[in-house]
Amino acid sequence: MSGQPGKREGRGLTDRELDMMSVLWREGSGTVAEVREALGDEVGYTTVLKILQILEEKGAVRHEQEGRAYRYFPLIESVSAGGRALTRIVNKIFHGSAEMLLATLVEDREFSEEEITRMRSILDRAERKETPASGRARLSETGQDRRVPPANM
Amino acid sequence: MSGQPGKREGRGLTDRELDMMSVLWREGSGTVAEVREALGDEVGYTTVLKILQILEEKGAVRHEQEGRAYRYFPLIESVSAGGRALTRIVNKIFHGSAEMLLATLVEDREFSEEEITRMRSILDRAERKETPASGRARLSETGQDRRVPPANM
DNA sequence: GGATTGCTACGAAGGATATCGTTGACAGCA
DNA sequence: TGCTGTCAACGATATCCTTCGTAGCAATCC
Repeated sequence: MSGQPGKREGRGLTDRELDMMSVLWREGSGTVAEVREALGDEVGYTTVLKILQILEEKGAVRHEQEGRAYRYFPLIESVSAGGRALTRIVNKIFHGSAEMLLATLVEDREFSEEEITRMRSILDRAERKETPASGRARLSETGQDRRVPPANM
Repeated sequence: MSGQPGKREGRGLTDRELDMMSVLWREGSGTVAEVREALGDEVGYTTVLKILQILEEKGAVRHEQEGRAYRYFPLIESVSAGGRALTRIVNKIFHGSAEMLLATLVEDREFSEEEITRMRSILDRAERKETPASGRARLSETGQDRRVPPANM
């Protein structure tokens, strides 16, 4: 068994794995040594390699030969991983309220006017995008969607 | 010797632990049986108890005797846990861009006009608040370090 | 009083995560 | 040809998470 998605698939990304993915998303790709350096050389070479191999098992990255080394490429989009993580947080911590999440976000950090302007336009776009208008029941009570589909994170 | 923070402190909340905290945040408090029921009785009684005990070790909850049972209360705020989780996601997945996070959020779900209006007013409030001169603390160095364990995921 | 019931406490099993040490392959070079 | 440095693969280890089984304890019920 080489590239087959093993049992590790569908298990979500752990903390360290996210560190590695973060580098790959930012840089586009990376060899073991490059990823390790991007992390500040704070973890051993073999540790980085191991985790990249696990990520490959999970189907989150793939690799290509490059000279004598492997170059790893992300397979899942950061937005997709982010969406799942956000859904999780909204449901479990903010009781399904995206507003509360936004409030917490702007509470914790300070934004420039430009940033706020851009965020407003994001909301504008969402508004124009055909709101269902009819049913209002949304994620107000989505507090617990326990164990439905795997895709947890 | 009651609230003695053990070695488990400062380790972040795991998936299952968040399930329990979610219930406590929503309901305000809960006994083992109540929490278990809120989770749909899908986990064993002793499992719920064990995790609540771990949460107590981590300083995330406390308990009071109530009749013959313990009633557990959350010690950390959901907003505090959420803020940390959000910071983590913004940094690792969205390259520090809160806008990208917001865009992903509104992409994944659909909002009513009222919700969007309220989210806009959250931005308005943030804009008016403007930082008091001098340096802008970039990330979550908000100084409110009230000995609360991080809630990463 | 003895049995039952509803708790908490203890600890162990099984699996996953995170970190390395070691090994073997291989290319470049003296 | 033999040494050296880089790299992936394999395996070991320590720690954690999650889940229970079982024991002990107090109140309640016949």
